[in-house]
Amino acid sequence: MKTLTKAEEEIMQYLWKLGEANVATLMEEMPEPKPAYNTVSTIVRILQDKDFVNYRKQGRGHIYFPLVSKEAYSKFTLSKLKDNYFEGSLKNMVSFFVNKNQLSISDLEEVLNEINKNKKA
Amino acid sequence: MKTLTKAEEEIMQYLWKLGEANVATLMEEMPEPKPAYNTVSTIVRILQDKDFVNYRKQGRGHIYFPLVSKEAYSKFTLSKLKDNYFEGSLKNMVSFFVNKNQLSISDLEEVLNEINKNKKA
DNA sequence: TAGTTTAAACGAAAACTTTAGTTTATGTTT
DNA sequence: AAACATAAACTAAAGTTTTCGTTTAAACTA
Repeated sequence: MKTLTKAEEEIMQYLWKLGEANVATLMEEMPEPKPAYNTVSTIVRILQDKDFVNYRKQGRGHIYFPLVSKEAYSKFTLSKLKDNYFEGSLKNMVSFFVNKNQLSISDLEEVLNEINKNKKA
Repeated sequence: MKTLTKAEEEIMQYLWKLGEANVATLMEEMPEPKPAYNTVSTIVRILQDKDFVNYRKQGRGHIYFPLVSKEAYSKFTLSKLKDNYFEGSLKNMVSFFVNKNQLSISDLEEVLNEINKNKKA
């Protein structure tokens, strides 16, 4: 999977949020100062080249939608982070959170409980 | 904290690994095809500007060392990932790992055990 | 201390990313 | 069907990052 540049990733975030959108809709979502229509249009086309989006035709325009899910891309990104910063061990990564007190033990227990709950159901 | 570009981050990885190094040592570590000496030298200087490294003089050269720890930078990077992909919730992030079966429940329990062990000690 | 060597600093070319104007194609309206 | 409107495609300029040749400075050597 190719990595996304900053501008590309920003557009993907809107597409993931919206599910699908044409360029005008994407622009509506974006905060001021909005980029030019052509700017967004170009980035979407680059995302097409990178196989991150595809489109269906509607009227005279295109409606774009993600080919790569947010999940898949976050998994990919986390995986790189894991390899580069935690010797490839996810366990190390989770331990890191807890040790940094960004994640409490009760949070962790809660995650476990939810999983066990789902198992029973 | 500034974000690092690809080339910058790669050099930081070597500095974190080595603790400290001059440009020649960094180059030794790098795989073929090695970049030009000047390339590495320039990147290190950019890292200086960004306050990621400092140096001490030795002989006629500089020995560079990290000012920002690998931990601090991974925390920073993970934090952005968390905000952009998990609605700012680390718990969501950990749940994601487990659901993707990248992290087993026994791993998670192991993390908990280790923490509890450390508490007692 | 003058000459030599080595490494950092500088500067600029090459590659890549971002932005947006112009052109082209295709629906839409009259 | 011709004129019009709209949006994608193309192109290129501007901005950033990466790469490395040249210059400058500093330490070592004779």
